[in-house]
Amino acid sequence: MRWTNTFIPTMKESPAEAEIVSHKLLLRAGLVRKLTGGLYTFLPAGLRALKKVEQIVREEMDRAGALEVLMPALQPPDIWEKSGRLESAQDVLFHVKDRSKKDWVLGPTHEEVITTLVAGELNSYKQLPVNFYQIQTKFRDEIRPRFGLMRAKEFIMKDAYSFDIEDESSNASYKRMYDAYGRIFARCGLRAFPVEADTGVMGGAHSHEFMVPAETGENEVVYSESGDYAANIEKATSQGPLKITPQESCSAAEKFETPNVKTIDDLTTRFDVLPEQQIKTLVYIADGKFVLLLLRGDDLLEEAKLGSFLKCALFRAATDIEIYELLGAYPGSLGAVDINKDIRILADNVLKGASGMVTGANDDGFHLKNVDIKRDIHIDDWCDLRKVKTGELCLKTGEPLKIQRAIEVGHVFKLGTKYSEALGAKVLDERGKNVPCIMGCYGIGVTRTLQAVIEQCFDENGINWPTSVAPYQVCVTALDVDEDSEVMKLASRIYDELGAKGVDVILDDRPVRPGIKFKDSELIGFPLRIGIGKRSLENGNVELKPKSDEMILCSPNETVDKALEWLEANRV
RNA sequence: CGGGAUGUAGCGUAGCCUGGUUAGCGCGCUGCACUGGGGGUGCAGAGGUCGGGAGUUCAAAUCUCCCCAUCCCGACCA
Repeated sequence: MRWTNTFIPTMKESPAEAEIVSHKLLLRAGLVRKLTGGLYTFLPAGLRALKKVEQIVREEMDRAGALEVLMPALQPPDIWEKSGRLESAQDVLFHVKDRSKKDWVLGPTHEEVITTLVAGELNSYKQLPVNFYQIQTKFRDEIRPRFGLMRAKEFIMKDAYSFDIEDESSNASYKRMYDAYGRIFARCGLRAFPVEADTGVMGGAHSHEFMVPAETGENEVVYSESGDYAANIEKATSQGPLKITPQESCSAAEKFETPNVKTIDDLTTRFDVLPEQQIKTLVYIADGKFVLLLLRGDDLLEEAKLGSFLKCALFRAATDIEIYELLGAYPGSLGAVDINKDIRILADNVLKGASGMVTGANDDGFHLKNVDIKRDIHIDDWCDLRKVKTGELCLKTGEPLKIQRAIEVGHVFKLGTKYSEALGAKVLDERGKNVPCIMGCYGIGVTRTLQAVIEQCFDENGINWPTSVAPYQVCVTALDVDEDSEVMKLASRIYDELGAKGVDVILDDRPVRPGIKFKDSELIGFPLRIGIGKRSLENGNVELKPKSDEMILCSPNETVDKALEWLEANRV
């Protein structure tokens, strides 16, 4: 491609809307343009990079034995009704109406569609295992689209669905995808690593997320230095807090006045009650019923753990007014001692055996001290609700845990039979018995992966594309664009020869000053620039300038070979 | 959904508080000249519903109200 025949609108300054470096570079390098919040147009160079990521994904999925299909984005709501997700996924579902006012949904993912397909087409265990995948546009009504392609209303995802007759082969299908994901991200030049993850609204038993470490990521990953443990913070566990919960025997609980105390911190500073000596009481509504959650004062609730324990996707914190109507007090003075109502009470494991604790008295401006959790509170269930903190010790290895922000680029789930049962994806097994398929599902955010590459690979001048996903691997920068000049003749020849060798190459034939060409090629981030100008040519030299390495000089005739050599040595 | 901030040319912004010429500047864009290996210089241009609507006023980018959009934070406070 000649630069003058394509469209790469680079910018010197970045639009104010872009906050993170990858978003700025996407815009500045002329790869995408925003239509409106969460919706982007891919421009020619951006589309090339996107297609390269897609192609890597496709090759590795094919290699892992998955079969490519393409399913509709527009879907009938009744299959969502059947799976139960019309309700549980309501927050992200886009609805549209047709001319007869019938309701449709735009697919945020395709479990329902693929399971319906399998229900209709597969009847025998002999047809299993099978894994279908597609690369398709998904629609999600995000609360807050942000960071360009990272969290968009519409995005491209690779989704795969495996169907197996029994657990063992289902695990093998899972493993095959897990391994394929490692190869995919490596080929994209990404440092991504798998972590144990919560399954969320997808349901299912077991899952891993593939994470790219980045301070701008929306997830937090808990890991041990040795790498033997890594989990999403939504799921992560530890040996417990570093400060010990008081467990000495104590006298009867006693009410005391705490005017205007609203927070854990107030109690600590004004009444000298350490946070680890307090019981924090939260009120949630899950499936329409109140639940009280007890945590130690210095702990935070991890909502995903609550959802996972209750097996409930729809829950929320109660409002102050709901809480007042329930307990007769506002947040700040809540407690679970002597509750005479039929409310389920969950307590975090850390509170086991706690005594001498302080908690709200359900009377504004009053708290209770000397609370013994076993003696004074009726706990329905003990469970893990707290968010792990940095420095706590790993259950598995005993090492201090660290926390790192990360971008989730892939997620693999063991789904079990949730969808196959709901949508009738059953086959006859060896004994002639009708059994639901055991499913797995496997997603990769393709557009997000593309941006994650940029977020991880850049310098002060622009993007540092890995050769595998760069829009063009090589930019031939001609510093004299007169078609009859020696410089341009040589540039054209090298460009043609590289193209003939299958290299993605662009010829910068713009009649602009050299500085602009150099800056642009570094901003867009072509891995290798071949600079051809009169000045170096007079000395018999052509310049090979890898984006992130020192310049190499060579003679015009060896340029193509040297470039091929460099590309080979820098294959990802 | 709650809170905060911001909307002025394609992009980045000044002006707004304290109402009053023709709304200024940088980048980009067009033309010409010079220049010609790191976003060059000069001259001449084009480009603005000052987010939208309503109001106050002799007069509104500027003050008031409503709406819209964008960005940030939060939705974990007990």
